[in-house]
Amino acid sequence: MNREFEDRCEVHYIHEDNVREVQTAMLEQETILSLAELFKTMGDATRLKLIFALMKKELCVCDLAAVIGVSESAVSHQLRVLRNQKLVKFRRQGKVMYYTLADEHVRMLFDQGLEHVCE
Amino acid sequence: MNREFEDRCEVHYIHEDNVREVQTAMLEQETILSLAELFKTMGDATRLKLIFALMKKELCVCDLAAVIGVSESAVSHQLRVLRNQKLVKFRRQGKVMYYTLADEHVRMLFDQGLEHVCE
DNA sequence: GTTATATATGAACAGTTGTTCATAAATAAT
DNA sequence: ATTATTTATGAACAACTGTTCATATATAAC
Repeated sequence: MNREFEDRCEVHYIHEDNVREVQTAMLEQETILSLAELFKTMGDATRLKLIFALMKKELCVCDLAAVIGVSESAVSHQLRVLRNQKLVKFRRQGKVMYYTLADEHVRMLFDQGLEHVCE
Repeated sequence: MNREFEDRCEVHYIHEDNVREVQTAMLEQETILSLAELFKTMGDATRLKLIFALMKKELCVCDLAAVIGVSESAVSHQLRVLRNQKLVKFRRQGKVMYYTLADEHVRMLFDQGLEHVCE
């Protein structure tokens, strides 16, 4: 009769109470997806180097490319990703774009991650 | 004569002092890679749901599959990824494997990320 | 206007990732 | 030992990601 239920009944919940409790608390799919995007954005060596560099100083695309040793095009592409996730902000001065960290959350995430890794 | 220098000279450092300063402070490649792996691991909706679930309760593979609505095989694969990054730990009780968060770092990273996303 | 410079973007390609399905391993019960 | 159950693993495949290269845009200097 009810397909959803038929499917459900084949699942064997070992601790049904726990399952329901956690399911109820579970975050919205949308929230989870945003969070995944955030961590995914930080899950790349090039972007982490960019973030680290911007934790130290405001820098232009040119400088960033020199610091981490990749092409300016690659840097520009990755800066866009960081911008989309609001991890960095920028200002234009003439032809030059200066980037900085968007806020202290980014720094805290970075440092917190570093602590986990360095244990 | 010196190829490395030839290449170097084509790079146009706009703020050479800043570049050198940040370059000096830059983390080891190995450290950056470990950090990238950590964030990459957290950069997936399924794994974030697993982490969230384990933030609430100790759960077995079976329960986790039911909570987040994916196959037990998929859960098992992802739990291995989380285990490799030391984000979860587990104990065996008979046939059943019970998973929990490895430590409070994970929770703090998750919450810190959530704060950034929810702004 | 033209030219030069700094940055951004689009397409393409190799490399990586997450799921599914089939199968294996580990334990428990008979 | 055989069978059932829970979890883990390997192979395979589609989907996604990051770089490169070529090109476009934006500003400045002339």
